[in-house]
Amino acid sequence: MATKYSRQREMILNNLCSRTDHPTADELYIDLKEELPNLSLGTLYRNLAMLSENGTILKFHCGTADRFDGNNNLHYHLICEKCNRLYDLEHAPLTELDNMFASGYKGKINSHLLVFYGLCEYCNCSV
Amino acid sequence: MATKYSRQREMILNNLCSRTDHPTADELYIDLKEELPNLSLGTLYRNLAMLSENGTILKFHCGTADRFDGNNNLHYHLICEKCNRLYDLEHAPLTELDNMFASGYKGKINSHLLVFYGLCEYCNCSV
DNA sequence: ATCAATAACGATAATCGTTACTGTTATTAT
DNA sequence: ATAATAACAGTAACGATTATCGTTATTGAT
Repeated sequence: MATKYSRQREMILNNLCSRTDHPTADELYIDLKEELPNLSLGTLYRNLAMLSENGTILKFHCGTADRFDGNNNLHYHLICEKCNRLYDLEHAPLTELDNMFASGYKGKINSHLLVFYGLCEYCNCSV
Repeated sequence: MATKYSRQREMILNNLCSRTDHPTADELYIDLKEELPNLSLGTLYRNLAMLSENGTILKFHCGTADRFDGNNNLHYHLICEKCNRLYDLEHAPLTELDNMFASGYKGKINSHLLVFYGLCEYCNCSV
């Protein structure tokens, strides 16, 4: 069960953390193929699952595919309803939301996901 | 392009609106088969897409499948990290969120999705 | 009421993102 | 070095959803 180091996992994480475009697995794969020509798509998915499960990265479902974010600090996103891309929003985290909703609730609240829908600045200008 | 009435669509909507368990397409299908033995899964998906696109119902992606909600009034949900079910939370809608995030943003914000993660009241008690 | 136009249907095949399997390779502790 | 096994590459399988296609049902006009 002990996790072993792998060069592939390190390079996947490095690549994801060096970009801010929240790529899909496939978009990451195309880019990583240049540095790791033998990389298998299964390896990529396996590592993205591992990294998001242990909280190192974030995973979002947009449109048909999942998108990944190497920045796991609490922040919010906008999904553009036109181009389906995922963008960061500049806003302080609303840490109080979890407590607000937890009061009076019999279950347990660990975290929240806040996603806005609309048009990104590029699509908004080209309507 | 004009929408025509269909008995199937009416019964799909009635069934969904009469329950509060946010079923997947497949769960709806199993139930609807009793009243509409000839219902095709394609018809169900086609109508769920039409109804969610025109805002009559809501669609959420949880786990591997989409879940649907016949109550389209703004309200929030909890996804249980143990049983993967989707529950309604009792809390007034935060209509101010869209405006809060829209100020200073160059794109356009139409709506938001706020989902909490944690344990539902049943799983929380049986830990 | 009949008829033409076409939205919607049922049945089924195809799509595609993701996961599982299998034999091989690389990491790690002894 | 060596043994144990996590992780790999390659590929097959899976499953939710979508597309296709010939047929049926709704609708508006005659």
